[in-house]
Amino acid sequence: MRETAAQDLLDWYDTHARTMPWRVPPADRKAGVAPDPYHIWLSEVMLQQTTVAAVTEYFRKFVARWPTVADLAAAEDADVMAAWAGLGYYARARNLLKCARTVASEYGGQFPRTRAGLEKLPGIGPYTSAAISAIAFDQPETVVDGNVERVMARLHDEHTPLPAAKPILTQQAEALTPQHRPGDYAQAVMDLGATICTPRNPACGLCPWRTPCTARQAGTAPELPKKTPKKAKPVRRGIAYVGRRADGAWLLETRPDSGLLGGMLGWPGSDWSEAPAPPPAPPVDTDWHPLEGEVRHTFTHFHLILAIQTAWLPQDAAPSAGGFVPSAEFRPADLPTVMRKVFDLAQTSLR
DNA sequence: CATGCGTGGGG
DNA sequence: TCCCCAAGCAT
Repeated sequence: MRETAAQDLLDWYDTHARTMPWRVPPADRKAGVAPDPYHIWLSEVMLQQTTVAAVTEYFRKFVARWPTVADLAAAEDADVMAAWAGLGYYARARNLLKCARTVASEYGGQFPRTRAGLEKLPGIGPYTSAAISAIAFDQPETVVDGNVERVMARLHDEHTPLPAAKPILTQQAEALTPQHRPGDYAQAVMDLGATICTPRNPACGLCPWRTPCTARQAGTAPELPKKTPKKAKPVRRGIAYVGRRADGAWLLETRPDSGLLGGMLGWPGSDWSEAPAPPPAPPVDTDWHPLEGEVRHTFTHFHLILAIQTAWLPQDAAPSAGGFVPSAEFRPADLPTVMRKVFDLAQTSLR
């Protein structure tokens, strides 16, 4: 690898950097403008396994409502979970609050600048610690995300499948990281992977690294990185009960903090299982009506088919699960997507 | 080290 | 319709 590879990429970044609400453009950065570490942390957590397009509006909403890490630390749990609803991987939201409260109470509202310091905080792992340290504080740390893995695999024509190849690709990425402008370099590699060195149909002709790229020379770029095959998703089934009290209040429950959709609002119902199971007792003993359709939703590791039962509940109902949310306080947007799908299907029969 | 953990968009 | 994928982390 030529010693100028990093500089070639930085030159490309100077003219091709994507614009994002949390990002300081390279020209401003050169002029001495530093990013807000709170913004970088928040965006990096939101971006874990999540697209820039999906994150952008959530980021704006969070920063408008909680402008500093101290503001976020002071927020109610339920408000943060509701604001995160729809973004997925809800453990991130719970860890986000834990982290904000730790930074506010134990670090005087200042994020640690080092990888090691950052990695002690909840929800911050090897990637995110490197990203915050590099981008927010311009430390020469190496970020290794899915983009970097793909770019390195192609640059070095590495055919070892992921995740076994991860240590090799990490070493290759470290060897390329410059001491000069490490924060912009980190963002540049990821922009390259997102816009040029894409998973399918990479635009090799436009790539600032087209000359040194060995996979391009070998014609193997589009098939890299190799990955070990994934398991098929099983189908699970369950029942959800959508109940509405005579005064219009909805019967909802806050799910346990750990596990699937942990800490989020949802409709009471059965467990979701592959094997047929006897329907559980409904949360209120009354006359429930099955809906015609079903809700289909796919999670990371299974497909779900949900049958829906609805009922109007007496004003004095004492549910065995969940509690009543007044109609005026209920916002479907506060539900995780699968639960919002249930609501969309059920609401027409409860008006 | 393998698994659990969401969602929406694109091919 | 389906599969793949996206700035991973915790256990």
